[in-house]
Amino acid sequence: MSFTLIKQDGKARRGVFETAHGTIQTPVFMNVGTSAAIKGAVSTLDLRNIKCQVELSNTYHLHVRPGEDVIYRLGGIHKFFNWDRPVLTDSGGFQVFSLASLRNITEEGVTFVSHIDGARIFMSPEISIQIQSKLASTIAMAFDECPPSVADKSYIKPSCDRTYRWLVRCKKELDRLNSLDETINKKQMLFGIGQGGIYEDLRVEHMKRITELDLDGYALGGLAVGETAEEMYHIIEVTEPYMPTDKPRYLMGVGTPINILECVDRGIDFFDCVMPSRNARHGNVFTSAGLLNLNNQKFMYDDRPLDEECGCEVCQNYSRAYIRHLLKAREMLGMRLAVLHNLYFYNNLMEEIRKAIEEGRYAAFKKEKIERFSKRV
RNA sequence: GGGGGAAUUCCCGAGCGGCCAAAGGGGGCAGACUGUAAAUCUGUUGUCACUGACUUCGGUGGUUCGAAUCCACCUUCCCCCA
Repeated sequence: MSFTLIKQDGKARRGVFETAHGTIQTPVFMNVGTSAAIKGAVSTLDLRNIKCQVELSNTYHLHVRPGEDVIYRLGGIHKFFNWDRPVLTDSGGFQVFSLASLRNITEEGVTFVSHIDGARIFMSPEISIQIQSKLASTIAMAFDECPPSVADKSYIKPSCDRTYRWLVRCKKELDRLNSLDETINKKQMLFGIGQGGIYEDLRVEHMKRITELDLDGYALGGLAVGETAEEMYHIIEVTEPYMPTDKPRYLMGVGTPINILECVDRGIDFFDCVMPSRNARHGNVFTSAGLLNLNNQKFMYDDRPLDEECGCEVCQNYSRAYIRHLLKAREMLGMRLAVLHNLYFYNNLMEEIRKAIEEGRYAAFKKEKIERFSKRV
């Protein structure tokens, strides 16, 4: 298991990451299926068609239901949802942010009030890792706190320090579990998460500290949670020099196609985002000619595909007018078709990005794409 | 044939003398969405010369300083009795 950099173009990196569940070509976009399902009725049977390499699921949500013991007894998440390629599980750290009104943080861990039934749920670094070990994902994420980026430095600093201590605990616990016989996947990898809000010094310091731990990959967390895109880009530029070149770099939760183009150019290898699936469900489609809002009246009689340059199955077979109708009529097929297209768009974009880096023309590629993606159809 | 009830802005539906261009849904239109409490949320939805004016609550006429709201007649629809 290793990361190999096969080409660099500026800061943009073209890599290959070997995992227990196959090879990941980077830069890569991971397709978010929080509860072991991509919202919009997209199954793992669809994933190959949309060029998905890595599926991402969530520790907190799978812990709440069905519970990690169910998935463990059924042979782990790969068997459970029928996908033999890489799966990354997020640790529940993001829920410390997104469920902020329902949780309480201490040094030991975080107590959540379940958003399902109000039950108390305690999650610590050890517990998050134990759950992820039972889920047997390919890559486990460290349990961190994702603070709002607008938070004060006086809040971020101690939060970062605690997230570091949590990371040390995560690593220790995963090493222990990986050595046990009863684990389904003894080669589970761990990615650490750098925090620090929008403060350059905190970001650099935190990244320096976590890279001493020799983890399988390094993530940037706590971005795209309130700050501007420019601030985010700046933080990546400042932090990137301190990220190991021989390990994958994962920018968590980002982002728009333009964000991805910009961040690849700043040395990021892994991305994930709910945007393609969520926006698709809401009728917003990404195309090679820019953003398209299918709800708009102007598409009522439009018999063209969502994206005239797209090679996805949806675009080969269905019109804007039809999918618009399905969404307006609240037929779940509408969401499914729109989500399939958007995810294909993202995964295909990553493929094009890889090719552009390989051919040493990333700068021009990025410029042209951003120009097109900035438009509205 | 006799008795009773109802007609409201695109639809349903509240209002029952001034605070009503008219609640609330739905639908329409537009926007948002970044490690998914999101098939969600926000705005808007009579017209215009738009911090004001004008037209609107089945129709016509009336009462009143003032009517979607009260009265008379007409039209249409619904229910009950023959």
